[in-house]
Amino acid sequence: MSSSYPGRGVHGRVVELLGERVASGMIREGDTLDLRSLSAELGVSMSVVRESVRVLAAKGLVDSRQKRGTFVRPRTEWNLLDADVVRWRARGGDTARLMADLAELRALIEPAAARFAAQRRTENQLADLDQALDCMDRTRGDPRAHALADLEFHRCLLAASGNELLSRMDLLVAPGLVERDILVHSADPKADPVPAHRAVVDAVRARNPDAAEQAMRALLAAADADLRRLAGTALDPPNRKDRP
Amino acid sequence: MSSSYPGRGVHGRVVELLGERVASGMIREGDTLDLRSLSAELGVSMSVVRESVRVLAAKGLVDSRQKRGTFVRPRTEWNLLDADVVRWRARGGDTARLMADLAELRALIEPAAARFAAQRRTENQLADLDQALDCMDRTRGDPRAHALADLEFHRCLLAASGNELLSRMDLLVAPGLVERDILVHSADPKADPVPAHRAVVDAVRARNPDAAEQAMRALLAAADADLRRLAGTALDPPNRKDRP
DNA sequence: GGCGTAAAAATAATTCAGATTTATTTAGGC
DNA sequence: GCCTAAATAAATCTGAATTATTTTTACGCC
Repeated sequence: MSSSYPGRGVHGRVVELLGERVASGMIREGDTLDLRSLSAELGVSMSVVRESVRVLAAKGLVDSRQKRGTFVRPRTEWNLLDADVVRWRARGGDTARLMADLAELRALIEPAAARFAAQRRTENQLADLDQALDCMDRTRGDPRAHALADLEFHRCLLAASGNELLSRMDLLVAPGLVERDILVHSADPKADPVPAHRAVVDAVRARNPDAAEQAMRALLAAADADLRRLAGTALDPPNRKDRP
Repeated sequence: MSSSYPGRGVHGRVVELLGERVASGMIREGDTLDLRSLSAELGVSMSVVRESVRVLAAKGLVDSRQKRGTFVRPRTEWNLLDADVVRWRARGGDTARLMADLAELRALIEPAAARFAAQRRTENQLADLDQALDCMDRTRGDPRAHALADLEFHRCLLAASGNELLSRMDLLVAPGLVERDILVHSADPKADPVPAHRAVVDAVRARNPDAAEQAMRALLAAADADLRRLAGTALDPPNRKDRP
């Protein structure tokens, strides 16, 4: 959905497939991909395989050197900030660490974005926030639509921060957000996240940076608490020592 | 240097060239790229052009649709968090806004990374930090080597944060850092940034999160002050209202 | 005559097949 | 130990066939 590769086309499917295989560890670091075998296995021509490999190379997942072949690069060189890479990892299994890292980043990014938004928001951006809030209000009862509205709200807030780079972090906040929304909404349909969101908008409207930052922290803390209550301690920060 | 495309090879050069043209605005949003003309203009075959376009598409810069052609996507859909895109933008001209956004992000990311590092660093990571510090100390006098050592220090710190996503933000801190280092060091060779860096390491060693965060803030503030002193108010946050 | 729907044409990317070139590693020769 | 040659796999090129989508055209209906 948020991919750069529309569903149509053979190339897109090959990229997705190879991306998942690499990100999931099914093809390990240093392993070489035999392009010819892949061409045969997937029933596509070399052109398609080559173009797909180029895309993976553009995201730092693989490298192609003459004579040595195409091999998986070490994890430390992957573009982990790429939306596709995040998605492939999420599908590939190691969601625990990924989600923990994403949550930490959100806790870092969003309060700051709220602060900036309170300082720099335009009238249009404020209107967008109001509209997203309305949409969240209206879609209560429809989990899927509500999750989309929630995401749109956070997107608008990041956009209002006036920092393009911060704004593009929406790709990183999205996965954690939708997971939370699905879980929480299915278990506790009466919960209403709108007031907490409205508090953020009110602070942004009043151009009060401290209040905006604080309201966003409260929102994230509440979301995190919901998650812990439902999923036990699954999202507790794991012991991170002794990582190579 | 930090690119995914080794200097060797025709493909890499075409990607660089097209990336710069798009990122610099030389080819504007919505404009279509005529692959056939490009093939003729650059003296390469369609295969190379197609594979290069795929890479740009992977970074969200362009989209290829049958019948309509290959066109530049709106800026809002570019992967601004991609190292190549950052580099192309930097070369393309709009450095003012880019550097301001990068600086804001650094001010957000690095103190948090220092805090996490103080909580979670391993002995090996601490040793890496010490080594980077030594290297900074030894390379005083050689601006280029010193800038590299400085960068390596910040990379080690991000790595010690124990958060892979945070760690990959090194791609974003690098451009601003080298610009600063070049400017400061050429104008004021006697300035010694090592003590400020050592303060961060000491706090990380002592596992004192508050001190680490504070030391990093101080470091960034000092760097920013240097920059302002030398470049006037060039990096003052511009008035960001009334952006569409 | 105006309008909406369905078939047909045009177009550019997409995919394919296979030959040629280039760079790099490994092995062999001086 | 250094230089040369063979082997290898990616890199590049060529040009044709295919596919999907837009635009146009034609037809029938109101």
